Amino acid sequence: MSTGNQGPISVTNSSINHSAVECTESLRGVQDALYVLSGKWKLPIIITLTGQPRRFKELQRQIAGITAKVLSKELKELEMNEFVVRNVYATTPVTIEYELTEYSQSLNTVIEALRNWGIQHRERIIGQHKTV
Amino acid sequence: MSTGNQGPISVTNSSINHSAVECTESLRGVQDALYVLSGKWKLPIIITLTGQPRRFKELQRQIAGITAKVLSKELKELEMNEFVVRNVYATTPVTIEYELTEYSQSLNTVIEALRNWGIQHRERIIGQHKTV
DNA sequence: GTTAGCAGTATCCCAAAGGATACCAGTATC
DNA sequence: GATACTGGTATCCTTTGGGATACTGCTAAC
Repeated sequence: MSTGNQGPISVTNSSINHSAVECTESLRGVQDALYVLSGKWKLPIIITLTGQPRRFKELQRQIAGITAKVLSKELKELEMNEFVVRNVYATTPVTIEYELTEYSQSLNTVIEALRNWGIQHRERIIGQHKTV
Repeated sequence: MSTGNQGPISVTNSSINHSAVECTESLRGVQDALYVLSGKWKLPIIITLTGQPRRFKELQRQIAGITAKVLSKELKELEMNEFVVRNVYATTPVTIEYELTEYSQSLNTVIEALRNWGIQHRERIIGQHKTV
């Protein structure tokens, strides 16, 4: 698939999911979702694009530490997954703007879930270290 | 933190989150959550442990393709994050069982969210390829 | 005409993730 | 007494992700 996710990992567990097929589909679904958000810079790029479109160099300036090579690669992946569109305007010289798609909004619920769980988890783990 | 997640990436976007602090905390939360599920084998291990505890070699046999080294490392990370406990039984020779914790259940909602989104996404992307 | 900005690409390099293989001490079986 | 199983560890190797740096063709400003 165009997300670049690899072939299936086989784990057979018929006790929670009712069939091996369902189990495999679930696993693949979770792994696909994790895959599209993987990498150090996907989230920072999405956050930076939230609200307003940005040009390439603008993005690079906003996101401290990212190199042009990596930004370029990540933007292509985000485009492939239809989170971002690349708009070319025929100004001289051409202006290129990256913009979040409507579809990218569909990530919101999963990002919210990750966020809430992550914040809670950090507190839990750090809290325990303090008591030791 | 014990998840091994790295230092913060700075992205300042005051337009969606109301303060830079909130934005950073959200980003870190999401990245922490992604981090604890990262790696090729975490999910397969969790799935295999769902329902029944398993011994080390049992796990290795169930999860096709994982090596002892990687299984051992992943189990340690899962233990650190309190998803798994390692039980040692004083049989001769000792029996060691890995078991999901109650806390690991807290992942269920986020895994569900990832799963649903992931399955939907795969259909969307593959569907488009067919029409081309 | 030199400098600076744009939107990247190309090349080289390094560290981390993960695979392959060998090995260990202890016990139980044939 | 050789073989096999347990719960791993150690070593070596390849692949991947990502950083650093240089460069490109084009245009606008000084």
